[in-house]
Amino acid sequence: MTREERNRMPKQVKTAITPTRAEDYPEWYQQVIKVSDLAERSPVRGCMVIKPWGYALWENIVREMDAMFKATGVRNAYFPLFIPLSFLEKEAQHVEGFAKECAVVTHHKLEQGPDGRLVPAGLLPEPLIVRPTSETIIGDSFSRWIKSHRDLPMLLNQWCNVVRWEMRTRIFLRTSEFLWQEGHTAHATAEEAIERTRMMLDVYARMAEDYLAIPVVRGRKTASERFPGAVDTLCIEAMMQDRKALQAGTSHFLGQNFARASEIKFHTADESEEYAWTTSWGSSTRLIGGLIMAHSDDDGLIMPPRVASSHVALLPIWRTPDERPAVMAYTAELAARLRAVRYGNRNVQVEIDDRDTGGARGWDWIKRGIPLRVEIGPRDIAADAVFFGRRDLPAREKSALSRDQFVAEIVRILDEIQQKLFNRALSLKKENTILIDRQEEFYRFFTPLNADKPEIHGGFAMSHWCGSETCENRVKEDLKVTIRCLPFEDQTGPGACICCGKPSPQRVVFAKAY
RNA sequence: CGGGGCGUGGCGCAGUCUGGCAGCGCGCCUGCUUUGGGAGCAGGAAGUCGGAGGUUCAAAUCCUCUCGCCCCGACCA
Repeated sequence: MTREERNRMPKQVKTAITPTRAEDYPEWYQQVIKVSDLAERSPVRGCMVIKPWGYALWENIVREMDAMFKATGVRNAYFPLFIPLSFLEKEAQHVEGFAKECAVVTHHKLEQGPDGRLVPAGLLPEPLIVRPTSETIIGDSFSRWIKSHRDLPMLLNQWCNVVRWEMRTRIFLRTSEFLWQEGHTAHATAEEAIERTRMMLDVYARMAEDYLAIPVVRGRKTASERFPGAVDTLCIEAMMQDRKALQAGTSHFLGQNFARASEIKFHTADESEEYAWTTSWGSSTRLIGGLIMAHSDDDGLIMPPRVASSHVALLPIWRTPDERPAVMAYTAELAARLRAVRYGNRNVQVEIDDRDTGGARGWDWIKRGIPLRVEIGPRDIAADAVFFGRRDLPAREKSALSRDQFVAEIVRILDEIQQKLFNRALSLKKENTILIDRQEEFYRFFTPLNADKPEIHGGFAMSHWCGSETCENRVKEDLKVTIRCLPFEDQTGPGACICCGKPSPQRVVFAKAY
C-alpha cells in the first residue's frame, strides 16, 4: 500500500476494525478490545485494566453465574490472597504444576537505599505466595471446619483475583492477574464428589451456551492436561472464529489427594475416620475473551444481550436548536419506558448519547457492541416511531417500529439477537468439526497453506486416539494440535488411532488451542 | 527463555537504508456552514520520536546497552 492510498483510506474504510479477522486475527482481537473500550494494558507486565464497559460485562457474567451456583446450594466466602509457602508444598503434583508460575512475597517493608531509591527490607520468616488458586488455603480451613459427616457436604465458592506468572500473556485470555471464581467442595463419598464435579461443569456449559451464546463441547481432559493434583478434570471447550479451541471452564474431581495433604478428615456414621472427597471448579475473565472471539466482527465487538454491558443506545437527532428540547424529552420518556422493562435478571439497560458528533456517534456504539441503537429525530416523533439498528445485522440495515411496539417487543428482539448469535456460533462450530479417520487427511486439515503467515484453518477434528501419551505428544509436536477433551457426547464407537492405528475406544477432540 | 517483527501527539502510520527545521490521516478544541447519519471549510492544541549511554557541528535516523509490545516455539484458565 502506498502512502497516498493509505491517506485516502478513511474515506473508503468499509470496516471499523483494521485489520479484519481474515487479515490478521490476533491483531484484530487486540483492536476490538481497544475500540470497544473494554480494557487496556497496564503499566505492569502481563496485567490489564478492565474499563467500565468491560467490567459491566463481567458483573453481568458474575451475577448470572453466582445465581446458578447458589441454586445448587453453594455459598460464597473469601479466603486470603496470600498463602504460606508451606501450604503449597503439601501436594506434590500441585507443587509441580504451579511452582514455576507463583509470585512470591518475601519482604514486608520498603526503605531508602544508599542511592535514595526504595528497596525491600524486613525479610519475612516464611515467604508468602500470591494465590495461583486456593485449594491449599481453603483445605486448611476445611480441615478445621469439617469434623463429622454431618458437616458434609461443604459447598463454598469465592470470587477473587489470582496471579499466575505467565511467560506469554494475552489480554483477557491469559493475563498474569485475572478475576475468577473458584468453587471448593468436600463430600463424604467419592460418588457424591464426582456428581458435583459434573454438576458444576453443566453450570459452566449453561452459562456459556445460554448467556454467552457460545456452544461448547463437554468432556474430560487427558492425563497430561489434567489439573495438577486432580484425579479427573472435566472441561468445556468452545470454538473461536479462527477455529481454535478455548477452554472456557474446568471442574476437577480431586479424589482424596488434597484431603490427605490438608488433613481434611471426618467421622463417619459408623464411627470410623475418613478423608473427605473434594472438588474444585473455576472460570475466569477469560470468558470475556471467548465472548469477543466467538461473536465480534470486522466492525468491532458484539455482545450477547443477556450479558451485554448495556442493551440500547438512544441517539437523539435534531437539526436546529429549537428542535432539541422536544427530541430530548421524547428520548428521556422512551428511556424511562424501556428501563421499566424486565429482561432476564435485570431491567433493560439504556444509554442516552446526546453528543452532537454526527454519524460517528452511531459507529461508536457499533464498535462497543451494544445490541440495539435507536435514532430519534423530529420525524420519528411526528410519527410516534423509532428507527433502530441491530448489532447482529449490517450497520445500514435499519428498521422502524412504532414506539409502543418497540417497547412491547424489545425483549423479543433481544432474545432474537441472543438466539441468532448462538446459532451463528453453532454453525461455525458444526461446519468446522469434522470426523477424520485418515492420518494424511488429519495432517492436511491442520497444516496451513501459507506457513509464514498462516491463514485461518483447521477446526475440531473428531478422531480416534489409542490413549497413549506418545501419540498425544506426536501430534502436538508435529502440528501443535492437542487433545482438547474426550467428549461426553458425539461418540461414534471404537476405531483406530489416528496416529498409530491401534484400537481406540472413542473419538476425541483434536484442535489447536489458546 | 530461543527465533522473527515492532516501539514516532489519543488511534493508525510515514520518515530510519543515505544524519540536516518532526510529518500525514483519523480523533480532539474553536468558529462558520451542514443536518435522517462514519459531514464540509477555516483556524488551533497536543511529541523530551520507548528509556539510558555513546559517535557527531548536528541523531527519530549511526553504535552499545536496556525496557516494553505483537507473532512463532517451550508453559498455562
